[in-house]
Amino acid sequence: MIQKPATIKEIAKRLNVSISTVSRALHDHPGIGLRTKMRVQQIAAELNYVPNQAAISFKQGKTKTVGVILPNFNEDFFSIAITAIEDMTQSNGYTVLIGQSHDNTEREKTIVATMQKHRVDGVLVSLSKNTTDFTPFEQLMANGIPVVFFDRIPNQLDAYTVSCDLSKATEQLVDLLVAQKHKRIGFINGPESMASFKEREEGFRESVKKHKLSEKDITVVSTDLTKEQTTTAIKQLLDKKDRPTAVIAFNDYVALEAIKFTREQGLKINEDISFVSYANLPITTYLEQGLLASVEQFPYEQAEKATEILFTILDEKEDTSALQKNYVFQAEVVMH
Amino acid sequence: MIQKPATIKEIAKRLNVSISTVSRALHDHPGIGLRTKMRVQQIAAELNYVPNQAAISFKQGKTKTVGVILPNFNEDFFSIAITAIEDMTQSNGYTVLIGQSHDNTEREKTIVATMQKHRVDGVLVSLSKNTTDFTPFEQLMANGIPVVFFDRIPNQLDAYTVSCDLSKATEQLVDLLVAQKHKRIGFINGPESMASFKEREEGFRESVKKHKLSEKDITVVSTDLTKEQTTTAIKQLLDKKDRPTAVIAFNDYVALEAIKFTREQGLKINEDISFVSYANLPITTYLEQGLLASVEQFPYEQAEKATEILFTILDEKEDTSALQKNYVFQAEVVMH
DNA sequence: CTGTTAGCGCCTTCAG
DNA sequence: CTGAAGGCGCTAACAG
Repeated sequence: MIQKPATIKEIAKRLNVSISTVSRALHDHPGIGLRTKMRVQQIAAELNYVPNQAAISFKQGKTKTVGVILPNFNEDFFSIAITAIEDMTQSNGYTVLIGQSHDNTEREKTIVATMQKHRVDGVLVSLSKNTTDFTPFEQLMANGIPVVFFDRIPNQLDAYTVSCDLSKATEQLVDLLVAQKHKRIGFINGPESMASFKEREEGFRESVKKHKLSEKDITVVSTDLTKEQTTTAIKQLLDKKDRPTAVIAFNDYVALEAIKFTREQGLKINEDISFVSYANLPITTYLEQGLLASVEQFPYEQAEKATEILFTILDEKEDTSALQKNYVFQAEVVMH
Repeated sequence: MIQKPATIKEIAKRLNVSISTVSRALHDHPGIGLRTKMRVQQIAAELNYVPNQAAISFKQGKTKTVGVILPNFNEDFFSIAITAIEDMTQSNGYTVLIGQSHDNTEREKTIVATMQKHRVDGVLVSLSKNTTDFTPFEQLMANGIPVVFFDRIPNQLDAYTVSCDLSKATEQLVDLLVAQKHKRIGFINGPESMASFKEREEGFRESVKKHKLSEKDITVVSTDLTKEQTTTAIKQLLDKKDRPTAVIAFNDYVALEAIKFTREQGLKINEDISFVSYANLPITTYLEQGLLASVEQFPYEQAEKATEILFTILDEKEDTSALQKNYVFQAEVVMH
């Protein structure tokens, strides 16, 4: 038997009291007779009363809802991030409205519009890989909807950001390889549009200089993260006459693909050639001959911090002027 | 400069027309002067007008929002499912409100309550692994919020379900092993509370009978899906004096763990012992010595179908009486 | 073609 | 301690 959800009005009618009394009773308002309060709460329970958040949102101008815009949920890094966000919001009484851009700027725009329509109280974003126009987000902020970016953050926008710096960790990756007597090193970088491209590049260059590696022993190639280009990239490295004995891959997915290809060429992983990479996906630890190390980028922590910042902004009692605008984690090399 | 979002009222004031004119103009209502319509739409654009969904939801009693309750986003199967749901809802103008139960019945209840509060138009659920009390969901349905379960569906509830039958595929798994001359087979099943437990069990029994395998060559153990219990389970199998030469694992995560342990015992995968399992996670194909096969359970398709069913119910023009209540996919064995 | 108005459920100020 | 009433933004029925 389907019935419409109960309202305070109904409860009021049943008890012959006013709706304001009911409202107050349900909120443990001081100055309501204990007796009435009990009666109200009992009937509410009986009728299965659940306050209508849509009405409350409308009335209060707050939806108790946070928007999350990510490239793709179906990628460990981001699904871990979502988990973090949802864990945090759940305990703060907020709910999460999601949208995935699929690394498509147009879709990203549409999603922003949807969030705006729904009047989410704030938005957490990890940008699509080729977003360069930030006006949709500026629009949000102009309308009083705070935005916090994490991991894939905008390079030229005055906004709250949480990110993970890879340059130092990249240096350490090279240090590690050099310490293990590797001299010829290959490097598979990613799309230039991503902020982390430069961090990897710089860290790598820095360490190459530090260790006085010869330029001819260094090969840098790149991939747009598709399997095809990744295969092309690793092929380029393996085809060199002085093949590198170690490869730094853009991330674990790239590394897995590269390792697979390398194995298929009859080379022995960790004998003929070793791999290190970024992301530190749990899954990579199950390989028999896998990565020497991977760089932990703290998806959970980044997302958690971003959410925390958002809540500080939303919590109007807090003073946001003291809030640090750009929070940076340091990535860490994890040995496997 | 932060400003409050514009309302139709403001647009109306600017143009000295009534709010209903504005409302109609914005909705391309027939019978509004082309001139006025244009003027309204122009001002709306100028003021950056975005309709307040909270107000609309309140007024219409429809939130254009779908709730999704899953055990854990951070598990490939479910993150793929979310992707499917979000892809579908996005193109239908709906938004997704998420909640993860972390396989905890209490949290699941809380999430249901939140969804109810938010008056989502419908809910998609994959149950927590030990949910046996379905009253929260019955409550939802009683309040007119349709619920569609998928994959982890309730066993004793008259409700819309989409699932993937594993019994047939489990039989084929055994067929496959027998064809490869395996006689001693170990089977790691999961928690009994899950509907698929029985499907695996039955399929297995069926095939054991079919192939006339001797009972003493068959060993069935189980895990609650924690690493510890999985390790205990595989240990039990390996410790038998006539160790199985093939193992069917509850799913790929269990398999990965079991394979790792087995390797650490000095056994050679695919020589001393082979593994097959369920879920067919992309990741398992990167192992050098990995699974012989895995059972595809179609997370994307299941979630898509569930969403489709939900939309048919929500679309009141459709006749739901013709709707099939329990949709079943057949799982498929995929060779690796 | 356009304006007026009621009301969705709830909170909150103002009166008793 | 409790009641009455206004209003949040929007839609839709009714009236011009």
